Amino acid sequence: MLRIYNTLSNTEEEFRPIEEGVVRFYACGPTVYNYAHIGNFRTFVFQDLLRRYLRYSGYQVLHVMNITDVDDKTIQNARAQGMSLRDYTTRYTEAFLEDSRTLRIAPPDVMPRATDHIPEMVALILILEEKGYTYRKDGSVYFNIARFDGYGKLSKTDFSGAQAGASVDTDKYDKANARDFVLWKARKEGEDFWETELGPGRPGWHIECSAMSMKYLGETFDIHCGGIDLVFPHHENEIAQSECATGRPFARYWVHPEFLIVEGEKMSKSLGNFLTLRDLTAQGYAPEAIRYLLLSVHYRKQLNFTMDGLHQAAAAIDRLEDFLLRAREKASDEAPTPEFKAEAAAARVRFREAMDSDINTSAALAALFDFVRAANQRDSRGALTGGDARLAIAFLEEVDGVFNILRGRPEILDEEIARQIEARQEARRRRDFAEADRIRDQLLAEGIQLEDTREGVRWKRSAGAPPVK
RNA sequence: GGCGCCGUACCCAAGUGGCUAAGGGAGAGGUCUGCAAAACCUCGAUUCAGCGGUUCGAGUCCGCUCGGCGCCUCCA
Repeated sequence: MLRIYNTLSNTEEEFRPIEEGVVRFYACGPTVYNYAHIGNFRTFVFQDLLRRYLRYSGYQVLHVMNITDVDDKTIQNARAQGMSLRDYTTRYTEAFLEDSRTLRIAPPDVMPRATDHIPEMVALILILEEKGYTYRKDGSVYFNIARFDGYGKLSKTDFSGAQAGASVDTDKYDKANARDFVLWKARKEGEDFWETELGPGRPGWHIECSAMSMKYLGETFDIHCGGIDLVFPHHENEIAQSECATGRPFARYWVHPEFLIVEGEKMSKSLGNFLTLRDLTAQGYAPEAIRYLLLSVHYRKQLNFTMDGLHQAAAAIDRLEDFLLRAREKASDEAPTPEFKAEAAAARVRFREAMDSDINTSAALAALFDFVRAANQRDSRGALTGGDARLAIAFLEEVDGVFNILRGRPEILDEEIARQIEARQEARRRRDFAEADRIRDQLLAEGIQLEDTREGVRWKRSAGAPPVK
């Protein structure tokens, strides 16, 4: 059974969904004001992994991820580009989906946009208003945190004392208490707005997630996942709004992946280490390697993203790919040997135990690599049968259903390349090694790597990492 | 200033009280090869930033010190 760390309790808990066999999963998605960066994708790749592992574990998963398409940045950027908010955010939503595909992230089952749910948000605010949790000021509606006893339970912050009058934002909207947050922002000149029962304006940031998660998943659902930075204030505020509106618990398990830093430093535009996925793929880094690197470190640990790490990740994937390549040549329909079957079963147990302990990906991958080594050892002493090879492939593919880092079925060899390989073989038979080596080098330059084995020549695409500079 | 995380071999990284401290990368040696590359195998920390403490027993718990990072601003 899966045990997962719950920010609400600050402990690892056994995961038991509300409805047996079904997981209702809400993931905080991107604000579509620009291309998502590699740090954003750490979180999204983790969400994808979690969802895949839940499915692997036999759950039916209903995965909802919001698109935040209205906030200060989207409005500002759209205006700067002379575009409508809708057109602007659509462009970056599509870019986000394209990047997600590149990283082999499965699309969520439902992907609601905030601006398509204005009525739901207004309705929620009206309920809060009716129940006395809000106040109005200059056309805006605020949530009064003093009315909610549970405020601070997620971030473990005590707000009951004197209201820290000193610090805190001015936020352009006046609030009674500095920590009170806006549910509905009054219309401002030149900004997008909606004409609603609350008056003209636009939603505050937090209300969308409450409205949309509850619409698609119910008042109480199983998992709410988002970056660690969202714990406060975003998720704290979501809890306040939702629980005050419904009188019921909101999400049951709060899962927060840690931040990513780049080359040892916080990623920021001013440091010049701000990386988008597109920057990396443009430099020739393989998406699989990026995904592997993002997943290979435990999600609650800060991940230092480096170019060296990317090369190491590519090499690790190659180790698995190369094994698969050989196994596929060998695989047959015969039954696997009992010993090897036991080996695979043990590896599967290790893999599941690792993933069950708070998604320990490092340990899970170790189980996989140990299995590959065991298979290789067998092979090197001539004891890996065709059936064993087939079993090994099946196990790797099973695990890859969760990690999704392998390239899949081998490609068909280009006819021209096949002709050159044959020409090289002919040269080797003539013992014209100069010519053979010339062809081999030429193919390598084209990204085709040849290996001479006892059984003949084998080819593969050379490693996904870019050539060493 | 307040709060929190981290410091395990050359690099990345599991392990959170008890068999010989996972795994990957790099490196070295070997096998194979016409050769080189590739591939495969083997090797690799008497030791877990430092010091002190608790314990029969600590990388794992507690305290202090040093070092790195993050949050406290509508940042994943």
